[in-house]
Amino acid sequence: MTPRRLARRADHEEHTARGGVTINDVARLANVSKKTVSRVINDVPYVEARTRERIEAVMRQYNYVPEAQARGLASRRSFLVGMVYDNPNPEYVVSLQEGILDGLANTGVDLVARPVDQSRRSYLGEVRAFVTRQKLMGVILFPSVSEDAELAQLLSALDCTYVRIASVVLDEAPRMVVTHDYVGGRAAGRHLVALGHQCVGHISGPAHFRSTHERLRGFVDGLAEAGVGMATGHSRRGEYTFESGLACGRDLLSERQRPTAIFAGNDEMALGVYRAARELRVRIPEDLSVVGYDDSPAAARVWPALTTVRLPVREMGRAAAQQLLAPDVTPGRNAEFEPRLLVRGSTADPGHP
Amino acid sequence: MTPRRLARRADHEEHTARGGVTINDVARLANVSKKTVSRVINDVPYVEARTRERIEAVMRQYNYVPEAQARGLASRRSFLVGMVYDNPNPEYVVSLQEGILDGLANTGVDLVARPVDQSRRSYLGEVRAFVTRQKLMGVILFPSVSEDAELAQLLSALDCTYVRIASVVLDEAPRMVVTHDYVGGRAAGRHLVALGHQCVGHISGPAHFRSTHERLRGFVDGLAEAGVGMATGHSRRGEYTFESGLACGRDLLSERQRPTAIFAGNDEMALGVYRAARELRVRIPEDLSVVGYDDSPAAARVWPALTTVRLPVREMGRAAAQQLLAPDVTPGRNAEFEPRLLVRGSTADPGHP
DNA sequence: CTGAAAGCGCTTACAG
DNA sequence: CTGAAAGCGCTTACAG
Repeated sequence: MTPRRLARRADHEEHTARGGVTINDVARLANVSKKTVSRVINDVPYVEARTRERIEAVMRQYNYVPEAQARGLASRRSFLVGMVYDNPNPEYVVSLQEGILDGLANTGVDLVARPVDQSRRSYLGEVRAFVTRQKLMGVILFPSVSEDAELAQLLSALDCTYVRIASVVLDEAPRMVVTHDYVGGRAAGRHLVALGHQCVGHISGPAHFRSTHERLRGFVDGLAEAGVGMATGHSRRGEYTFESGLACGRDLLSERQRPTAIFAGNDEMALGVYRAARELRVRIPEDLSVVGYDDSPAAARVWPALTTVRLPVREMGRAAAQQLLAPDVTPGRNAEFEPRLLVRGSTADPGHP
Repeated sequence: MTPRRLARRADHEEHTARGGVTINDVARLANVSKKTVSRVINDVPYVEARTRERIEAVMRQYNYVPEAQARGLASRRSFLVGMVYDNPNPEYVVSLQEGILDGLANTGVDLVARPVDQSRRSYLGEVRAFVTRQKLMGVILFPSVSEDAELAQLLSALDCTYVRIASVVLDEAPRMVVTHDYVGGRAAGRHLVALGHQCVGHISGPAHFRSTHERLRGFVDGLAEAGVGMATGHSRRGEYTFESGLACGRDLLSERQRPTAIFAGNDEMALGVYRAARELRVRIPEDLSVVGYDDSPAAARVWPALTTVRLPVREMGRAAAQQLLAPDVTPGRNAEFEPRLLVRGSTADPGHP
């Protein structure tokens, strides 16, 4: 390292450590008032090009980064967005999180994570404290907290913008990202009847998820279009967990009239059905077709690969973030996402000997 | 709703919306100076019990929550911790995240998520901007960014506390959470030789992960204790992905001297081996034993259930957070975590006919 | 045990 | 196109 580089480095570090460069330093070094520096920070027009360049050069040279806390305090806002979730599916959470961060990229806004437990009665108070404490500029609600009307009301009262990600429209357009699980369920139903299945079963999620009902409703309609109905006793309530899928799968496969196909409300439960089928020596897809929902990584890794319904989760996250930052675009239109059926090896026609 | 309750509600909302109650309001209402309120907020002793109670009552009544931005600006710190990660495993990320939040619970400190891409040359600059902008009180580094010495150096220069989660000791004790992957690898090796395997294969992770080397080193030592060596050509470099596990699995199972057992560097790759075995009509565990690493959810769902090595990931996250908040505990001792071998259905003795 | 003054690093009106 | 003054909601020294 040459002496010059060493000197540079020392100079540089002196300003980065311990508090670092402030707007006052930049103003002094660029020979302007701090108000003008502020204009450059905030991309306000009407700063002479040469002045702007001079200021930007100083900022770059000293690695100046305006402090979010100070900006926020002065302007009565913040540069923080929150994600509030109680979703048990890690892949879903991470994908959504990544999508949100995509949407937040290069905006200087960062993302604060807040898992909650809706069953605790203090949960609304906790969210309130969280939002107030960090003065969040907005919050993105994942299913199923996104479906809580009380929470939405609280956020409105706190004057905190929010976007709800849910399977049905629950709010005004700028506050919604809709996933249309009905469509996904219907696609599953259509697929199975198209293969020729007449005797089908379903394992649903917990009752307090909207997606549970949407997926089932779509599925039933998809079957009905072809004149197929679901026998009473061929519908089971699961919990979106592997274990519940296993238990319900055992149940369904032990019925006197065994279904030739099962649509599980999510992939976790579908894999439970796989296990049940193996126990009972029921072959997939020869004796039983299985359809899941979510396209989790495991869906592609099991054998046979699971036919499932995919949601563009990451894109949904990005849309939610963009809507939060600019809620004023195209009023009246929701950010809508249609799921897509991925046909893989777990479904086949029932005529299979 | 009675008139009185309505009045309460209106009063209450007037103060929560639009900026809400400030320290000045509380001071006025409790008839003290704001400095005294500040003492209560910060749990400073030597406030008369009755004064304290009066202040706390007012705070509760008006839902007062001190603003992190203002506190941070005044005290030159912040109430934000960052997690910087480039780990491709969603379950790992979410579990660690949850653990960190466990450790942060009720401290008034929140967690900001920052995924990065080490391969981008701007990545250090991005982290610098992130840390400076939000004036983070500390940062938790996940593997493999945790292994980047340059990053650690940058954070030191920025005067930003950090904790590195890694499979080997890379830093002073208060800055480390160590997972001892060597021990996990050794357990896998011991298990296989104990079953009687003599001809074993290994699929490693990418070279730039420390865990890759630690797991392999431990595995080789575990075998060596029983006098078993790994044949040249029985070790493959994977990428911690399903596809690489599949490719390497095909390779290994096509060797003239086929291994009777394979230790994959993680579960994803182990599932790739499952697929390869199925293609080649190699039965697990009759013809081939497989051991993974991580205990991902899928490991318990596949058939046969995968023998794997589990790390207490959530506890690790909690430890990291606690160390960040109170680095001054028991100097000289690392937060250390030992992995545990979970024996399931994918391993058996090689004598199986 | 309690308080008055100054200041954290910015932005907001308001001028010019 | 640019700037001087005041203030955001707290805490930090410093007194008493």
